[in-house]
Amino acid sequence: MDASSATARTAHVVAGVDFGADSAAVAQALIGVGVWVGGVGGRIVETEAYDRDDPASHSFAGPTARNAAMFGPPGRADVSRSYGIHWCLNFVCREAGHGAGVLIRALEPTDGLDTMRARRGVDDPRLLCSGPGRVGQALGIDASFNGFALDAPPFALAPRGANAVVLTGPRIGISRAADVPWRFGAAGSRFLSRPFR
DNA sequence: CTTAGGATCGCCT
DNA sequence: GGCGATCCTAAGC
Repeated sequence: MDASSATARTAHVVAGVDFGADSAAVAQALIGVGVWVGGVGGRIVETEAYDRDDPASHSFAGPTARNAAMFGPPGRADVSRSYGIHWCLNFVCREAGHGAGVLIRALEPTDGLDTMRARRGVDDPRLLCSGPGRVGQALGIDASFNGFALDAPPFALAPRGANAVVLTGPRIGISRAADVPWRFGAAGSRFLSRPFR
């Protein structure tokens, strides 16, 4: 690293994850990492990577008011609407202005289960955070969380413990670039939105 | 267990 | 005017 160079980037390391890296590497590194919002959360078991030159990404068409956080500095939150109804939580990657991120698709809930149940209206732990829309609802995410740093309240991240066994597969629910294997998941987890094969 | 349809909003062509 | 990084419910086999 060359700190005197104009192109040198800050490490942006949170919970052992270098958010300055490319989105696929970050998505893989996030499996097993703990995430909490206001004390409610758990262990990340499923992610998907998105990048600027990626027809499936919300950042593909360039910066807009809506995806501004995605083009901000890495290590922050980006919140987007899905199908006009759900809030999806992304973690920004690369460097400011690039427009890359990782979609948090599923958690294994460990803390604040009762809060999640109240927000989600279901009891089964497997249905609390198993899908991007469910994660957003269970954690109480909305557009006001755009641009929040991941290493400051209400957010908190914790490094993963033992090295997780990470599975890879095609991303879900998209029509463009559907063959790119940028979906990652914790092997054997019962909290995936859908199984890997 | 699989399939189908509706809800609902911002940005695109 | 159409579509999407989804979820839920209901109905059919």
